[in-house]
Amino acid sequence: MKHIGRTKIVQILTLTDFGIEVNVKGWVRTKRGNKQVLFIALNDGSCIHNLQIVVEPDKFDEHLLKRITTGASVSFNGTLNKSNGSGQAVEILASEIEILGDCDVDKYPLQPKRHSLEFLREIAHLRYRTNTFGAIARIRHAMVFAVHQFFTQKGFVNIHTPIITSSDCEGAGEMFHVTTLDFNNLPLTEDGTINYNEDFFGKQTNLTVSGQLEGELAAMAMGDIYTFGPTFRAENSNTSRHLAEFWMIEPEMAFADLNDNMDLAEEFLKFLIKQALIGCEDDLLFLSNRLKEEEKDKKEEERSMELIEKLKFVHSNDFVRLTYTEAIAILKDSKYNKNGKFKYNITGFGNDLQSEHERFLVEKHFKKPVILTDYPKGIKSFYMKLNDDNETVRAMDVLFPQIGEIIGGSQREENYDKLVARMNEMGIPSHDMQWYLDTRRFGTAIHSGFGLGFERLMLFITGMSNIRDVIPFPRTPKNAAF
RNA sequence: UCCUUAGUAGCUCAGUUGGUUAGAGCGGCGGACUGUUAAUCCGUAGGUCGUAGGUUCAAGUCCUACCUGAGGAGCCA
Repeated sequence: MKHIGRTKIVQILTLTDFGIEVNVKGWVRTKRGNKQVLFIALNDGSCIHNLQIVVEPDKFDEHLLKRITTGASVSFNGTLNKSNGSGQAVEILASEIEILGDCDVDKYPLQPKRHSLEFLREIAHLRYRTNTFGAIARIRHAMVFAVHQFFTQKGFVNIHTPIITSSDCEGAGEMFHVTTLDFNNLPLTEDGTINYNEDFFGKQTNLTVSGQLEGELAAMAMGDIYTFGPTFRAENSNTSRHLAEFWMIEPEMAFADLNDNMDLAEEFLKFLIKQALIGCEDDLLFLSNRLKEEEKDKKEEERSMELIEKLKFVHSNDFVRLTYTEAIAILKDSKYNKNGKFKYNITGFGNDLQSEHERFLVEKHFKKPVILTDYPKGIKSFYMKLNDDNETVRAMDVLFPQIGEIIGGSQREENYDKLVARMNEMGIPSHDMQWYLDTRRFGTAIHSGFGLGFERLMLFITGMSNIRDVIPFPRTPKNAAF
């Protein structure tokens, strides 16, 4: 086969200098045709679109053409032609064909037909080869890039916080233990408990559930920082919006209060949405059509807003900001509450908000994203700044339609004595956390930050409904395949 | 973890009050067709009905347990 440098399909589709010789490599999606002409739809992952390869069967060995099956990887040399068909502008008339990797159609699970997302989840190692998961992968990359772009433009410093941590009081759920001890021969202390002095780090260690505490340390020197790393929660959560391993973005700003925090969160989310709209048009359009197809049997009122329209709407409208106390008042006075439509009735201050309440506020009452602030101290973490009322803390949750809590954050308690008092109140061992308390001991300053669940952002951007479909290899209870 | 629901061909599903030999569409394979777009048309192969027990003359269908998926709840990002 004559050597011609490979051109990616995304590039080929923009070319207009017909007649030139090109080489393309990719995976076959479909093959159809007759004795006179064959059409091959080729995809190389560079974009959602396939390239049409035209093959004149009499010019090639019959056995070679037989090996061009769905899933096979193939290299084509050929001329760039203006397409006669209506589905595409350009196509390649093949002059040379090389099969790079055969694909046994009897064993290859992907067929040239629609597959359910549940089935594709079982073959997650191959699902990138579908339009849907290819689109999601490209959008995910665009969003990763946009996160770094946003913070870089604003002068934030990226901090790599530890993945293995010895603190067990980050207040964010069950942790995975990290150890090199032999489970069949555990070293014990005199009183029969496990002797962690003999473990790798000489103490009990876990996978991180949040980079926030270390992020605060960095912010108290660098000013504005952000983390973007893997996060692990050993909760037995089986829902469409929880993962045991997920990616979280946690900015932390010195000299910033809760209003600055809310401003940053809103600006950040809108920037990400804008970048998706600008850079991922084709993929979003594909996902939008996929969603429409999926919902076509639903009743009008049950259908979700068209994907791109939804992104534009959130981008161009201010988020509603209100306090927990105001939210409770709205919920308490709502017809829903009075007619007993909530499973959990709202009676007044102190009620924890359930999913149904958050959803009511976002999807029914305001019909746009809502930032709830100033929750009762009893239902929030120890490090959140206590308000003067001594009852509420400067917490904020950003609530999105369908997804619920996409961001959780707060202004931090910067006063040493108040922080220690809160830790004692909530049973957090402050003597193990002197490193954290030192920031309040030496040159303390007000500061604020939040955590954005990256996969929850991906749910919103892609319109997918299960979080297991927006991360390549989902880790959930009883599932760590691939 | 709890509640609800489902598991039948490679995939998506139908299968009536328990009753003879378990069906369809798509996909595969074979054939037809001079430009197709998830091509079309004709033909064809393909099944331990999630697993293990139980009830019954008889179980895909009823009962029990377990496994797995989905939706919802809690926890949260």
